[in-house]
Amino acid sequence: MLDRQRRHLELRESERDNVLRQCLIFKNLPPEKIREIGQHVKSIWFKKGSLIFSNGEPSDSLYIIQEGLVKLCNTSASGKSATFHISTRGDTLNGSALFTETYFMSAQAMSNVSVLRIGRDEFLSFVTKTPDVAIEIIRVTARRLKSEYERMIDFQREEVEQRMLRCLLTLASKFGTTLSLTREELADFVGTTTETAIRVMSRLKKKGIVSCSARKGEIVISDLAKLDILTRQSYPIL
Amino acid sequence: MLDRQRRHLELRESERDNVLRQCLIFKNLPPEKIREIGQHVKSIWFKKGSLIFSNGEPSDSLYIIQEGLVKLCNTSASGKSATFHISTRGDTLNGSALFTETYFMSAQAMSNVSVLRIGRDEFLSFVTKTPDVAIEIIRVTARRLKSEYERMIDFQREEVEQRMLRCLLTLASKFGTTLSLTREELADFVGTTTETAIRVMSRLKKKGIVSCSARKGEIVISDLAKLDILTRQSYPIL
DNA sequence: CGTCTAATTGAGATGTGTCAAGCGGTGTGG
DNA sequence: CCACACCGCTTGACACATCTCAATTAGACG
Repeated sequence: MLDRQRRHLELRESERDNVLRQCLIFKNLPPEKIREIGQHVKSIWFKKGSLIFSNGEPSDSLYIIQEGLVKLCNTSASGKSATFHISTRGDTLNGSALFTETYFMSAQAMSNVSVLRIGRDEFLSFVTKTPDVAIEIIRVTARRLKSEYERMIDFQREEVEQRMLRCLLTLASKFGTTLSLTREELADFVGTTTETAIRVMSRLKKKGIVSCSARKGEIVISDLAKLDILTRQSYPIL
Repeated sequence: MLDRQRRHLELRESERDNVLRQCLIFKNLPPEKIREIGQHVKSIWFKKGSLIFSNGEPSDSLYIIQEGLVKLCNTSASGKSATFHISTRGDTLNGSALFTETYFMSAQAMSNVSVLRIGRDEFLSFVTKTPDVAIEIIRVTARRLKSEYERMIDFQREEVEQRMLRCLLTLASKFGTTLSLTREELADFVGTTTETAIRVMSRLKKKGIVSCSARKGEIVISDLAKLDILTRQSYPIL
């Protein structure tokens, strides 16, 4: 009995360390460092639809997804919602907020979710005494910033169809060619309304890029290569 | 003669250190550390309109503005230009790009500009051996990310007038109530066309928020308080 | 005084948001 | 097992914000 319990515990610990190793900012750490930060980790469950934290709350924990999908989103001044990111296993949830007073987006569970939680102080002191991690955090944040600027210029200057193409490409590179999203969720991600998202998607269906599955809340990308080309093209050469 | 030269040199050095101290990521360093990084610095001039670097080039230098204005911008897939940021004394130019292969925006001198330049390798090795700076870089980058997300949701979900208000407020908090910008530059910053920018500005003029100066390329904010209120308002309480 | 560029204004085209209605699948309770 | 309600999806008509194109005016500068 005791033996079985111990084995169970070991399994949970190794699974926990696996998640930590998948997390970008811990990826290249030696095993003993992984175990060190692992000491401070607790595992928590959230059920589908619940909020893990809200925009503006004090950022007192680092969350890393162990299992499930989490939507990172926010609400505009006029009350419209927008999705910034959809996170999966190994992703931190607004990790940079730990270096800020408060979370600056909300995290909502899109499925039942299990996360690892590390207290703010434990995390910060670990970062402070582990320069490698600090450097890695800078790298990851810089890349994030880069891709957000790319997205921003799309929102400023491109039409919905172009944005849709790029969003689909982004999602496909993370989740593969079958996406479990409702049209509304997609619209929030692209920055448009449900209706327009639908209209654009049916245009793309005619062009043979996506094929609508019969099932609800599912999007299938049928021609990834074409999607890729259309997304990249269109720099008018001067 | 030698004496005068030496005094001149000392002046330049203390001026250089002053700029470094104004730079967010070096702000809290002890004087000897400032002097240490100062050793690796060279001062360079760029004339108005010239490109300091372009999007996509290898990021081989950290630039810090000593004097003048620099526009950080980029071009969308369909060839439209957008301004992300207008930088002044003490600001780094796309500093996070140093942790990435390439610059991810272009830097163009809006006036004659003098910058301090630090080689990539010198900067990175300084960061690596000075954990305080690394932490400070994380903080600064996290704040940047936060404000870019705020801007992004504006672009996704708000109309031009709302975006204009927020841009004016941002600019005013940095440059005061008199801005030296053409309508076109303003439009690029707000993410619209010159014509719409003009129309929106004349609406704001009627509301008494801005007052157009007779001179070209100048914008005067006459009622900062009102601007502030209008920008913050409009969260519909549920 | 003439030239050049920025600023302005107008008219028309168009992309997208809004509102309203209908369809189809899914789950629930009678 | 069927009827019903519910929710996501789809479509159409219309309104409206913004873009585009074109023409005019106003300042700055030599």
